[in-house]
Amino acid sequence: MLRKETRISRRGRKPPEASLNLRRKPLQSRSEETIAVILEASTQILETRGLAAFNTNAIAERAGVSIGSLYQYFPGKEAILAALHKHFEEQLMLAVNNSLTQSLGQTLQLRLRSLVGALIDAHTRSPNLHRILELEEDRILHNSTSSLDTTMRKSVAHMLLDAGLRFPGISIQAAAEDLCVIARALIDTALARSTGGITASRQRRIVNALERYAGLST
Amino acid sequence: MLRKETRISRRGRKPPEASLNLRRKPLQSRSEETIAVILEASTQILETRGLAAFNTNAIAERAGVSIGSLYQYFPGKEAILAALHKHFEEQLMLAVNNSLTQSLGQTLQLRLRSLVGALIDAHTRSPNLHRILELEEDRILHNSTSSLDTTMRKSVAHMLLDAGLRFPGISIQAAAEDLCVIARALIDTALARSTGGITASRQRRIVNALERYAGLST
Amino acid sequence: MLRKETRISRRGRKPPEASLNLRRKPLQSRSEETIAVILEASTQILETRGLAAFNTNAIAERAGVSIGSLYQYFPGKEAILAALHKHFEEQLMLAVNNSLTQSLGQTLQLRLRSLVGALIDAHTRSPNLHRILELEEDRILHNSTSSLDTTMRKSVAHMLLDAGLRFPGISIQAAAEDLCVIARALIDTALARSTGGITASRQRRIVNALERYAGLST
Amino acid sequence: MLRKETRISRRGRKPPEASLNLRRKPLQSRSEETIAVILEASTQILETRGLAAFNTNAIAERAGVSIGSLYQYFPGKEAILAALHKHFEEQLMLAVNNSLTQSLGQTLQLRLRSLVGALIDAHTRSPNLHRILELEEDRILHNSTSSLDTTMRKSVAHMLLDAGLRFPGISIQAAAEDLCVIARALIDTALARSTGGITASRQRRIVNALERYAGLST
DNA sequence: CATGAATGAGTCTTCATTCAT
DNA sequence: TATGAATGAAGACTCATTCAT
Repeated sequence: MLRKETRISRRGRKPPEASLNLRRKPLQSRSEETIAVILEASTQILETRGLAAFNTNAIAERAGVSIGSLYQYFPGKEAILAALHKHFEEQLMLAVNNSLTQSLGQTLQLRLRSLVGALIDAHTRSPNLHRILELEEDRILHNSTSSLDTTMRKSVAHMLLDAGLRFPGISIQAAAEDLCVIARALIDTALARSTGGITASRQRRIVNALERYAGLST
Repeated sequence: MLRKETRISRRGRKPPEASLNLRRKPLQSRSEETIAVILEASTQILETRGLAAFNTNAIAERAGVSIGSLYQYFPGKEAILAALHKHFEEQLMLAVNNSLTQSLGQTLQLRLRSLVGALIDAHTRSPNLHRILELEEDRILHNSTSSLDTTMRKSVAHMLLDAGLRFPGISIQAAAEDLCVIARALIDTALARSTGGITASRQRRIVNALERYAGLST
Repeated sequence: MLRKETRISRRGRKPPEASLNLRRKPLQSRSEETIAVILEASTQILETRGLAAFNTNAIAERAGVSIGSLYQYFPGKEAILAALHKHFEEQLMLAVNNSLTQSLGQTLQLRLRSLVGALIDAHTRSPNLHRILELEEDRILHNSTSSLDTTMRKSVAHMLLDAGLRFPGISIQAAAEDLCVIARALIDTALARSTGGITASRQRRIVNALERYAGLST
Repeated sequence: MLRKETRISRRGRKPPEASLNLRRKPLQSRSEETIAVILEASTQILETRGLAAFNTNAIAERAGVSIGSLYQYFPGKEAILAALHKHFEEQLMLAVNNSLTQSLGQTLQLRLRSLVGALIDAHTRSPNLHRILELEEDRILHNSTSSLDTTMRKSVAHMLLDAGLRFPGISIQAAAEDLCVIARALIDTALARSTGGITASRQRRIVNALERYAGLST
């Protein structure tokens, strides 16, 4: 019989491979579910307990999977963060595109209102997570650039052009960027102020601010 | 025989007893200097390597003091974070107050320009640190509230009142708050975009955004 | 709610029950091939990446079989090591026997030359593997004894006797053993020194050393 | 009071720094003792239980120090292996040099006898450790070259020259190298065969083999 | 039989904190 | 007071092995 100690093993640390991609692509539906619960658990932990509590053991426990399963699919917590980042960028882009597409042909006021509504919806479910992902963005995409910002800015610029707006001394691109930044900041602040969602009046206030920036307020 | 059981004594972690106040008042200038280098080292680490690298051993090493000395003056790393937070709030408040006081009687445009300049100055030195402190704010002041926001909003509201501005459907307080949030977000973005400071044109763009919000743009 | 306690079942490690024999006899050629690829993959890993990288998952992957299949044929990694050990002993014994049989009746010099050639051939393909197997030999055959050494020593002793050699103060058995040890060590060293095989001159040097030991050098 | 979870921490794996040098040089005598017990414990574990049982937890436990202390001084187990390697190379070189110096002027037979005695002494205390270190040598000195071999070969070549020996068709350097390899292998084998040291007759047998190689046997 | 998802004990390593000197 | 060696809980990650499909 073999004694435990005679086992030959080498359990060194992860060699600096450090890819953020999935380690194994799910071949069975079980795998996809596992990945999903891991991401969901990660979201919950980041949202409710912050970066400091975001560790692989806690994630696995909350997800109800073993720590080994987590590492089957993600090379480390950074990769989970990256996956969340990607996921929420996609969500956000989808929401923005939907809003802008559906409001085509309407007045700028209405379009802004719709856009703000879409953004609020997208951020309401996990505002803290979004703040964390934003802070860690540099670390997460340590070279590549966020496609969200670019895309969203372009769409908004298009909307401003459609409305025939001009910003003296500032390019449409810049104005669109500012508009996005302002919207994001006001929504963030509103979410931080009150638990349980943004009231209609607060939402109106945000839209109002954007209208002022766009020169639409009477 | 190797086992030296007597060398191992009970030195567990500090049971969760903690205050964020300094452990001893710096009565001698020696102490003050030690505190200063610790805070400076902390700032550098947070600014250049982020929260992840922010640990007491690293701080002590960078500061050139022993880890024992660090704990002489701070009960833990949270306390250092709190001290940094306090410090930068004070800096910011001072800057804002100075700006607003010195610009008393001038046009709102000029006052805004001055204010933005002051804020940029205050954030330029360590933008990352500020973002981190903001994210961790809830954790740092786990019950108390930030006095900065309140004070600053009041001052800005005062400025708006002085200028005779009215915001239909929104209180002056709310408008002041939005103005502050917008200024902060635009400055943050500008700092994130470019290493090495904000250009004059970018600064004009920020002021312009605030003027638009305030309804001052022609 | 995420916790899926039911997904976690009791799947601890195998309680230390183990045999090093194959689990099922390869009755079909399919099985034989699977075993062969597993052993080949193991050889490659040990040879190129060492004991540290020798783990069942890596072996299965490199072999292109599932981890489940691996355990179908081997009760554990120790068993693979044992199989490799057995395989290479057989190879070596075969080579030695062939050499000695074919050189029957020739001069001792020629026979030594032939023997060294055979040994070099046998070791050249995976020198590192052989070194590892030798180091782990005690662990692999934790009670039984290696038959190779015994057999080879006997054959060599026979060869020495045939040549009419005598070693003052040392038994023929002992001299044969020393000769084997010396050959093995010199070949090992030569292989370690140069990648890509042993040159003819180096081979001559090895034979020369054995001749000196045997008292054949002029 | 701070909740544990709010602690900010980043416990990533060791960045690929991977130096094998000591992390901190001992300033107090306590440190030196700690390093010594760690190395002693490591030696014992490798000697009695092999590479597989060589893990940092076991080392720390056997040494009677905390795992943290181990990592204060060594960046990982590789570094401990490297330290052991260095230590035993130094020991061996010292032994060889002493032997050769003290036997200056004596006959080659006597000098060989003395040298073999010194080598046996050096290897007797931890023969398994030495075999392991040799196997891992490539991994330990992943670029640099072992100074022992070079030095020892030079010294032995010198001894052969002093004795006026010539090896037809082989350089003195090569002969010295072979002599060293042979001595090492025979000693290793002798140690492996019997627990509890090498008998005088076995030692004579080893010396005899070297004499044969050197052409000294009548 | 083959597959590969899942498991979790075992290892490696860090870092907040204490305390002897 | 200052120092820095020591501690060990906590967290990251691997890999031998099992078993449902």
